[in-house]
Amino acid sequence: MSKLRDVAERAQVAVSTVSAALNGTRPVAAATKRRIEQAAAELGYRPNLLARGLQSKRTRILALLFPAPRSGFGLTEMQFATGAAEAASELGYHLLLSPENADPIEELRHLTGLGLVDGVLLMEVGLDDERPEFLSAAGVAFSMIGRTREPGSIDYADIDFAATARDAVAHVAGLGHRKLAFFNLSTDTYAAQYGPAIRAEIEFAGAARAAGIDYVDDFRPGSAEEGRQAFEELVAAHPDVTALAVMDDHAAVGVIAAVAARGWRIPEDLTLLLVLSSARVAEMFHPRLTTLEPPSAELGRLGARMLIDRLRGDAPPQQRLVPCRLVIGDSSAPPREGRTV
Amino acid sequence: MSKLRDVAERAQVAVSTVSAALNGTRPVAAATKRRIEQAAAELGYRPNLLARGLQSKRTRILALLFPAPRSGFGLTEMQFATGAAEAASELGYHLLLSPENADPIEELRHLTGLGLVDGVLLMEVGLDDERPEFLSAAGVAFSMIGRTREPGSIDYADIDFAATARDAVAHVAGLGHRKLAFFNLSTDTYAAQYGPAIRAEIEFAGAARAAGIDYVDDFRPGSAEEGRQAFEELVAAHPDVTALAVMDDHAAVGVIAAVAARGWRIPEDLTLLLVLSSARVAEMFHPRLTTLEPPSAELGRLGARMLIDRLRGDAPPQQRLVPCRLVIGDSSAPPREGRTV
DNA sequence: ATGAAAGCGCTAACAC
DNA sequence: GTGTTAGCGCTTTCAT
Repeated sequence: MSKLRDVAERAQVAVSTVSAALNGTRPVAAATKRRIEQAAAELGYRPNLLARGLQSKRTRILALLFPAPRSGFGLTEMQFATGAAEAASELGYHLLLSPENADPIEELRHLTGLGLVDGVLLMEVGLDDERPEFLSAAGVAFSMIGRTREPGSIDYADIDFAATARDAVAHVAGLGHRKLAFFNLSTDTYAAQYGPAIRAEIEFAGAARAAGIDYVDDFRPGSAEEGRQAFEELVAAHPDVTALAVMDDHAAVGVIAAVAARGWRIPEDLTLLLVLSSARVAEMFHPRLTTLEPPSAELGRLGARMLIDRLRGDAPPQQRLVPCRLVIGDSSAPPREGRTV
Repeated sequence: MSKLRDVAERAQVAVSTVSAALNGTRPVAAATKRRIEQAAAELGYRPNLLARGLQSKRTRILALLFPAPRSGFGLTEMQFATGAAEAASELGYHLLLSPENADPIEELRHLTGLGLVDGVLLMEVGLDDERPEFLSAAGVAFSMIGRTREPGSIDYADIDFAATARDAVAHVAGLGHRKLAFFNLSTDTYAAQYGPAIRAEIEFAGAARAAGIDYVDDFRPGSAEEGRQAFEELVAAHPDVTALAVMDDHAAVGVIAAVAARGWRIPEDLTLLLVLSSARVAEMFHPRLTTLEPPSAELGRLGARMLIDRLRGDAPPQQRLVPCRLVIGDSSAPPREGRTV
């Protein structure tokens, strides 16, 4: 690989001039600059990132802290990663995929001590996550996909649950439904204070209230079987429910089976919405489900961009909320009068 | 961050001794070594990877070349990445997620010119992929997940299509089926010479022949609608088919709808297998489909390990084939006598 | 506007 | 077994 000195020799100038010309660090005569650029092109010169980083203390590498795949892990998480990698790449940065082990704080301490990364991108941020605090204290730049309970003035990109719930409720209310039920993520996930589970539950209740339609929640099925069961309980307790929003896609499988088992049909007898699941998953169902698709790639992109802005010292920390996209499928329709339980 | 010199001062030795003690590069007296280790621990010393890499020409960073998400992109690709990242991490390496743009070769030239990575991990390798050749010529270490038509003596980990097909055929033949049909990936994917599409088609035909059961292929539905259609055509032309293996999960959705539309049931009237789709996707179906689940994370792991072995100069290039795992669901059963078309 | 030279933190000869 | 020293390729003063 040719180096700065080779370019300097070929262009008949000093290395520092080449460095300046290529980085725009200081004024260089137009003619000189052209000579240098040509020499660099001819030699196929590529700056050595290690040497540059060693000197400048900036590697232009970002780390994406990747949690150990939990169940229910899927496209969404992957899209965070690819979105972030793309945005980083466009801005001249690289993305390191850093799997998180049992002790995330120790992992962070290790990773940031290496001098390898300029900043850290956190995903799967819990409401009481301790990582942000650690990073702040350590003086490491970071941004989050998701957010803690009280994120304060920190860079983050998260789903706009309020808008998402509003859109979902408006959709079913607009179809004429008067009573909506909500199935959250599994009990375990909810108990673990997983942000989306908590926030979606709050916002759906609020949106239903604001729209003036009846609302039931308190169901947290995490599997097909639990979904089936929850649906039976729901119908028994609230036979007048005509629309249902489900967070967990396995639970949705159970709901659909239960609906079919009682001879009901979707969407005639029940409007079914999948919340926070990708359209690709929704297409696996028959009929194709109406979905509130999370803007995963966009969040990944935003997270990376924010972090890079922070490193460049540009603006103050940003907080960005992006709503899910309502993708209307074949599972929503006006309620049918006189459905028999 | 404390550096080598700080440790040296605190332990009252020369920097080179510290380096040697910490890296085991040359013999160090036990007592000295202990002093050094203690000093390092007290200072929370972390080696600067950039400095080390600049000097040693080895960064212990691997790049995973990540193709632009095509449709049908999902869990599998993500598991390559996480598997590779985990394996790398366990062996003291880091994994850079490098999104590929329109010109993969140029991308590679750029990436490898930076001096940032020791080697490259290729995924989504096409039968006529030009990247391996480029990397070989450039003298860059690499390994592949998947393989070209004639990979030769190159490190790769791929699905064992022969074993997978054999297992699938054995499963349906064992249930008593006498005629199996095969739906490949979409026509486009097949035309693009996507390895799995080509190899699976060949091996299923071969396995059926070897097992002595009748076999039909030549269907390549890439969507639910195409799946429905293909199934209708299949039944019209081959009413005696009782088992079907499908590669594309959207096509499977169409097949299931078509089966239901004619009043048939799975598995009573048709045994349905999903090939190369994750068990998580198979669970989205009702009934839960029998699946041949690709060993994605394992392939990612193997790919990373092979590459690291290569970098360490240990063994000769390895070729590893891993069969899919047969996960038996509720969609396979013995054929029913006297099914009416 | 350009050049010379001093490191960034580490490894690896080479001496002793 | 341990110390001294010369770089790795780059950025960045400081001269000129």
